[in-house]
Amino acid sequence: MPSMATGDRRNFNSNNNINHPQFKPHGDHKSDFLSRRQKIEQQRRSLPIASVEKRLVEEVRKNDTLIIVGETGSGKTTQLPQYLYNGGFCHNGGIIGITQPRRVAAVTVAKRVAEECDAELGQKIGYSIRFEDMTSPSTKIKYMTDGLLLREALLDPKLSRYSVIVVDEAHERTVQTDVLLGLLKDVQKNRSQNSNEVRKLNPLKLIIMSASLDARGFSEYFGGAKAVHVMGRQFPVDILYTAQPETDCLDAALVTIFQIHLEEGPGDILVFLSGQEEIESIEGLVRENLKKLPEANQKLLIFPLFSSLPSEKQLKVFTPAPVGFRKVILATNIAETSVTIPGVKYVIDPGLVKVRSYSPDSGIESLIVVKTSKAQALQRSGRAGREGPGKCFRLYPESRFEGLDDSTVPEIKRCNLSNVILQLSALGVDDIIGFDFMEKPDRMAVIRSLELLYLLGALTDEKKLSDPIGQQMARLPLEPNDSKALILASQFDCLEEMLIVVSMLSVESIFYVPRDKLEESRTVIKSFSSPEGDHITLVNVYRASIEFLEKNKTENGNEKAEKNLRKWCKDNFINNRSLKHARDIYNQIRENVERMGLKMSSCGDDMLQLRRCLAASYFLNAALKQPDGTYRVLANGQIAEIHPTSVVRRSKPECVVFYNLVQTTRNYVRNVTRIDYLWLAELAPQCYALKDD
DNA sequence: GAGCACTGC
Repeated sequence: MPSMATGDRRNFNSNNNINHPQFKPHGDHKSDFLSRRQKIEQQRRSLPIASVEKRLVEEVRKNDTLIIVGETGSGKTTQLPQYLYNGGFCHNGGIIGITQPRRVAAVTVAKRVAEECDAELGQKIGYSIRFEDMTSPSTKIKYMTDGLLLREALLDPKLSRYSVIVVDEAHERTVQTDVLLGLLKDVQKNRSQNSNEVRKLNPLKLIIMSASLDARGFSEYFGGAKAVHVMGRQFPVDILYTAQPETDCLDAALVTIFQIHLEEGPGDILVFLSGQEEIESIEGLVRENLKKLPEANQKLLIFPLFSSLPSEKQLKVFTPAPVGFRKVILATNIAETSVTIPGVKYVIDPGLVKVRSYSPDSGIESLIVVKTSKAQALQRSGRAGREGPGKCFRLYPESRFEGLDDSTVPEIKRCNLSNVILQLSALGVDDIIGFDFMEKPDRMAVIRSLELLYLLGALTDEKKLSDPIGQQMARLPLEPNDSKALILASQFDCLEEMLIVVSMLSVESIFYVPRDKLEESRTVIKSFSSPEGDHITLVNVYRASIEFLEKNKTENGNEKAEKNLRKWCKDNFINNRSLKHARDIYNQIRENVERMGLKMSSCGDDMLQLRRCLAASYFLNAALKQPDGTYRVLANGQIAEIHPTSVVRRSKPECVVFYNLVQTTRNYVRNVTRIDYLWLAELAPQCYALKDD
């Protein structure tokens, strides 16, 4: 362990070539005397994008597709839609849609723009995200998630309500963005060709906004579309590199934290780490070393931040440090784009990130730590320059930066594609291999996903969407296998229970156990567990929470009941946020299946029905115990163990179905339920026909 | 007997 007290330190080389553009700070003290409206107007006019308003509107008028490259702080997301509205792009009754990869962004930006326009949110300016529609017939500027626009396209394939669609943050290249880009390209072509339709549609104006410096990829994809650059506004960030490569990243991060704390001026420190485990161990180390310092130097507050952290703990990072104190935030990638923490002046970037990888051959998902891309390193360092000049300490030599990939591999090249294919089939795209993706997904991954959809009955022999199964599956906002499970559940008379199962499985980690309460948690969690498996255990948790909530509502009213539920969750080591999310999903899906005409039914406590239905639905995830106690996945021969958190880990049933297979230190199947081997041949003959001996 | 970046419908 490093001995902080003895002055272990790192030498950093500064290089200002890779600096951010320098601009003057935008604080204006005169504005204290102005009204809020005047202030807003003044801020709007001072944005870098304001000087090119006329030109941008003109370019959109002249070009059906335009690429806008705008760096952080340019104001493109809030201003451009307003310019277009004022420029008359809604005159023919069409509306302006702006897509965002994240829900919070859609909501906060819409609120801001409504304020700027002095409009009530949901009227002229609105937003629409899953579970929440804040739009009305009078909405002209609509912010939404890109996933939601894809869903809308299922109902209105020409997106006829829209005169302009702006795809924001396109450089992030999420699966949804990539699918959307392909779809929009198609829609645009169709809308300008089909002039003989009864109601002629105006051509669709398309604007792709990206923060990456490389607009060429987008421009080429859209047939040489014009690209314009808009200045950003960021404070300068000094980039510093270590002189030598680091062998131990955690140690280097630790040393750098203290180096900044002891030698640099006021300002909080943001450290990018790969995951919860790393964060928790470095948290301990910082605390330990802090105690060794003279008391005057101990004024450092530590805040962990990762997505599965309960929200009340997450919110703590936003409280400013008391005078004389410095905050150090130990965060995952969540702090890269999703969460912006005020007060950060120093960023420590070890240059690593944990990413999901997916092997189409084995169907195994794993999380691996890889080097960041250049774009990602730039994004991270930018977090130091939001409120004033900052410094970014990269824990690797400058020569290594040059060797990094320019940008992160688009998600579509490293994920399971069955949902993408199902959605596109529902949009009438039958030839997935030939679909004009900006970046083609792996051919093998496409074939595997087609096979899966075929085995689930969603696709016909001709690779067309089947009716009604495929149609119904495409309408549900779930993974294809989960949608199929619901459709079958209505035949197995356990739809109610399966709704709970898929809702609970759709959210991240229902249980949250702090490190120091491991023992205590075991007995508590055990009270929910079913010997038959994890699926039924999840049903028990959900039912218990609903029962608690309903009982409390009648006794104490809604508000008090929600508060009591939070306490109940804490006592039972359940993540309240995840449970709430599961409840939202449950309600949404329930409405969906009812509207689809599926027969609502409950098996009560007859969980045999539910287990049979699980076998019939997740037959590709069936595994058989081997003599050595490991399990063999019947469909592909993969060997795995039951995850230690599973309730059937000890009882080791002969035959199981599982929800997912993940690779960590070993191959593990998670969310496992005991089934009867003979059910497979009976319920999934397309896969497990019995041999005629 | 282990440990799961982040989104989205």
